Parts: sequence; C-alpha cells; structure tokens
Amino acid sequence: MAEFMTGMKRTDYCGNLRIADVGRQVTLFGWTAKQRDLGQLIFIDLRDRTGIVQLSFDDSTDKSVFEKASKCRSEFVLGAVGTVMERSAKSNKIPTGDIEVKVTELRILGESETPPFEIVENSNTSELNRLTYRYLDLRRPDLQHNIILRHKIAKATRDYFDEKGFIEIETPMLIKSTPEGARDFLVPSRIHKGSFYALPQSPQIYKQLCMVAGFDKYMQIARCFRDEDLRADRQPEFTQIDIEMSFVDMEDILELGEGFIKYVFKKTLDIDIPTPFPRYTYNEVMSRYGSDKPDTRFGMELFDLTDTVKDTDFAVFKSAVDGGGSVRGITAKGGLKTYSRKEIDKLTETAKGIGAKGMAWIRMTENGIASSFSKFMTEEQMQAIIQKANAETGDVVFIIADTNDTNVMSILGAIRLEAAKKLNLIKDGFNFLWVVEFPFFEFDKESGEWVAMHHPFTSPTDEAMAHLEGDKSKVYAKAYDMVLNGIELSSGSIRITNPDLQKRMFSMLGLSDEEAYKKFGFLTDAFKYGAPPHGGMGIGLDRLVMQMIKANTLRDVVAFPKVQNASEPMTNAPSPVDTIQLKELGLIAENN
RNA sequence: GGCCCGGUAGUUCAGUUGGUUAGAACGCUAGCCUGUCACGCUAGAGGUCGACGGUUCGAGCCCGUUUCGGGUCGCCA
Repeated sequence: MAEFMTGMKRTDYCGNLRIADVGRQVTLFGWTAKQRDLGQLIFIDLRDRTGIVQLSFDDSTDKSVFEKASKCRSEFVLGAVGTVMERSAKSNKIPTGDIEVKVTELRILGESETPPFEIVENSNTSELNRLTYRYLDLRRPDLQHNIILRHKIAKATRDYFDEKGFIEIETPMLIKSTPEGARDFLVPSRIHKGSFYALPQSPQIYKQLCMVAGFDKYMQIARCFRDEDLRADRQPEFTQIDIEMSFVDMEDILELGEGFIKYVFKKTLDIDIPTPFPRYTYNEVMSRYGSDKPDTRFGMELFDLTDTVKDTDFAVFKSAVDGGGSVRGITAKGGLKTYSRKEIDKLTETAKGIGAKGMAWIRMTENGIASSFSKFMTEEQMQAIIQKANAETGDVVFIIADTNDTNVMSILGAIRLEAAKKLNLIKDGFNFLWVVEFPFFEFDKESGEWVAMHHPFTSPTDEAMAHLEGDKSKVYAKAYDMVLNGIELSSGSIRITNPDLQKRMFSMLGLSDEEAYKKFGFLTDAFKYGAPPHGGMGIGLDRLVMQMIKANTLRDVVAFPKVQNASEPMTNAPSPVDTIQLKELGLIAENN
C-alpha cells in the first residue's frame, strides 16, 4: 500500500548533489534504480531525470525505515529525507559518487511490478517491446537526455528567431485538403456530412497569407502530417521549424538559416559550425555525388566516362551513349581488401534493385586487371578508363551505363554510400551544405510530361521567365535545400507573388483556371491585395535533433513515435471506432 | 504493393546432420550476509520455440501459408 507524500517537499534533484552539500538535510523523490541488501546494511540507488544518488541505511537507521528499505524493489517510487554524507568508499562512476544520503525518513509512494525490461542506459531490448512500454523506455537515461536536448533545441530556436524579430503564429490543424504531392490525413466533418478536413502537410499556405497580412517575419514550431510510408528518418507526423519572411531574396534566407544552425549548435552542444555553408548547384551535386542530398564527409566522387567509351564496341556502353544517356563510374579506394567477386555480385544485385540494368566493374589486383568487360575493350581503351577513374592497385571501379543520365548518377550515388559504409570511410562530423538552382520541372517518362519538382508556389529564377512556355529543361527554381551529412534538413524557396505568374504556373501544371481557383483561389485572391515578395523554409526539427545526438532513427528523438506500419504499439492507434460514431459522421448509413 | 533480415524463458541470446527431459547470462522469488555500487553466497520458479498447416517413426531445426517487428524500393509536390 502506497503512502502519501503529505508534508514532504523536494529540496534537491538526485543527480545534483555534490561534496559541497555534505551536512545538508535534503528531501528527494525518485525511482529505485537498484537496491543492494547486505543484511545489516542497505543501499538504494535513487534515480530521477537528473541522475542517480545513493541512499544508505545501517544499524543507526530507525528500524521501521530499515524494514521499508529492505522491501524496496526496482522502480518503486520513493520519497526520502536524510543527510548528505561524504562516502568513505567513493564511486567514480557517477557524478554524485563522492556522497550518499543517510536516510532518516522513507516513504514508498508507488510500488512497481517487475518491469518488462531493465531501465538502464543503452538498452538492448527490441524496438517493439520498448514502444509498447514507451513510458518505461522514456525513463531510461539516454532517452531522457534526448528528449531534454530536444527541448533545449526548441527553446534555442524560439530565442534565435525572437531575437531576429520573428513572430510565432499558430496556424490551423484542420484545413482544406489540397491533394498535391503527399497523401493527406483526412478528418471527417460531423456538421458537413461527406466533407473532410485535412491535417496540414505543412503550414505553407497559411504562412504565405501571414506575409500578405503584414507580419513580415513568421516562425512556428509546427506539427506536420503526411500519410505516406515510414522510413528510419520519416514519421507520419513530424515537426518543422517553419519560417517565412517578406522583402527578402534567397541570400537573406540562406544567411538566416546558417545563423540559426550556428546558434543552436553553439547554444546546446557548444559546437562551432563554420559559416557560410558550401553551396552547390543541383547539377553539380548530381554529377559529383549522384544525389540531391550528398554526404560530403567522404570523397569517392563520380566521374564521367561517356566520352571515353563512346567509340568502344561494348554494346552496353554504346547503346547507353547512343540513346542519349551516359556512362559514369566511381572508384572504391583500397576496395580489393573487402570487395571479393562474390561481394561485387551482391552489390550488382543491389544496383539492379534500384533500377540498374547491370554493373560493370574493374578490380585492380596485384596480378593485373580483372574486369567484367575487358574482352570488349582494347588495351588502350581499358587504360583510358583506368586513368579517368584514377584507379590504382587495390582499388575497385564500378561503372553504370544507362540511356537516362539521371538514373546513372543516382544509382552510383547509392552505390557510393553503400561502399563508403562498408569501407568505413565516413568521418565523424557535421557537414552542412546548400543545394541551389534546382530544375523547376522534371521530365516524367511514364506520362511523357514535364512535372513540377516543387510546390506550385515556388518562383522560377528571373532569367527563367523567358523559357517558361519554351524549353522547360532550362527553367530553374529559386529553391534551396539545406543538407547535413546526406540528410535533407530543410527545404525552401522564394514564392510567386505575382497573380498572373501564379496563373501561368497552375496552367503549366495542368490545372485549369477553374480547378486552380477552386483549390487555391483564396491565395490568388489574397495576392490581388498587395502581396509582398517573400520566401522561407521549413527545417526538420526531428531530423536536426537526430543528427545532433547521432541517432540512427527518429524514434530516438520523438517521445511517442509510430512504428513502420504507422501504428502506435502502446495505444494501438489507429483503431476501429463505434458504429454510432460512424453514423454520426455520415460515414455509414443510419439504418446500418 | 515489391525485395531483404528477424521472432526460442521477463530480457538479451545459444541451440551441431531432424533424435532422450530445449540451455546460458541477466532479471525475478526465498534464505544468509555491515560498505556495496555489475555486491557476494545458497536454493528455486520461469518455455504454446510468433501462429496455422505439411513432410517425417520423430520438427525449435525442413517445406508452405500467415502474423508481428526492422531495413529498403515504390511513394514522400
């Protein structure tokens, strides 16, 4: 039977007591991390969110208190009054190791069943078990640290933008569904049967309206929802640091973003991030790294073999080049040590899994060159490739050919990451960069049409205006992504504020005037009444925290995350609802 | 929707070629123990081997189906 805490008031947190506190009478609350009963002597490690302190009980302890201490089991909630004493035998393992609290009053405020897993740092327990008992998982010191750091990052974020004159404005969670891009989560309306709200994929339109409204600098730590499949770095609901500013161009926003990262890292981790960040165009990162979010913590850059092999007899290369594509490669340095024939075959399978028709390779062995395609090449042609690849003895060269140049680059980009992980080339660190000059359209082979790479409010570059209805491949966007260690942290753009241009944009995206007005009329209407030039970005808070603590999954930085099938093991959401509720919403007939 | 990996005690795992009663560590329970801090010692409890079906004299192990979890491709303007 648990006792009441009446009359007890906490004087200190467990983990904060130090040698300077010796002699003080303290009142502590916490959980029993460990009880060690030595017969006539009992120790209890009491844990709260600040750490652990040792409570001690011996023959000078009141008998009823001693009895109670002997009954304490793991995770019992305790209140303890006692005196801070210097320890004769010190423990260096914990910050409070110089002292202990000799207890004079003990209350068991909550008993506990044996927990399904031990509440310790670096738990090895399965993800499912941890998430089913998330409140116990969150009690573990490492998760407590993550969640508290997340709070500090959010606090620093608000401080930074407040200092810069930003105003935090809450935008609605129940909004109009505008199904472009990701799937919306829908919420049925009871009052308007058959109609639905959507949960926001981002506050995009509302923050732009805040600019029209004259707030000038807006920010929000905003929850966003996308009904798409999960990944290690993708949850169906996530948090964005959402920014929008008026009377700015791209430079101003990049500078603001860099300043923000610098501030947050200094404030919360005391790490200096150098600014400005390196800036690459989209075309440059694609041809050098095969990715629009490159990890630049290691080299292994792509090289172009198209000109080198275009006159060879190897049909695979030739048909790729003749079909308007390319032949490109990467060189894994010292790869021979780890890349056997068998492993190369496995990597080839990986490449095929992401769309490659095959993969050519060269192994630079000590006994000469071994290659999957040397019989199609003259000695000189082979040497030319090796020279271009800058390959030396011990290296392995991987080559991809395809009629689609973008495919060649992105497949090699994936192989590059795979090889770097395997060869352990990825250095520790925080490599920030910007990717700019994104193409405005991309050609969709299936439909044979040019489709927008960004949302329809993204402004084309000033120079691109001339090509809008002409050569679409020449149109670039005033869009920019912030990338950290190969992860897209932030995405943003300068917006269209000219109603006529916006109209042209919609029509180019295949929206009739009527459709466009139905979906976005409120926005184009708003722009008729004096829209300031504006732009902004959304920075993924979850991903930022995940990188800052070097976690491998978002689940380690989200208090109550969802698992891969988008459910939550603790509450079993989503779940069926009562027929009565469905009837009330008009989702099933009354007579059902 | 596709592909890959996994599910054995409360937890983390081992389990040989298919062969007697499925093991270890930690945790848990009880007893002893005055300086532990991974306390120690003694004893003990604890298993639908994810589920269903098949092959076999015999299945934790082989086959099929299914379920749950992880990763990933598609998807994520």
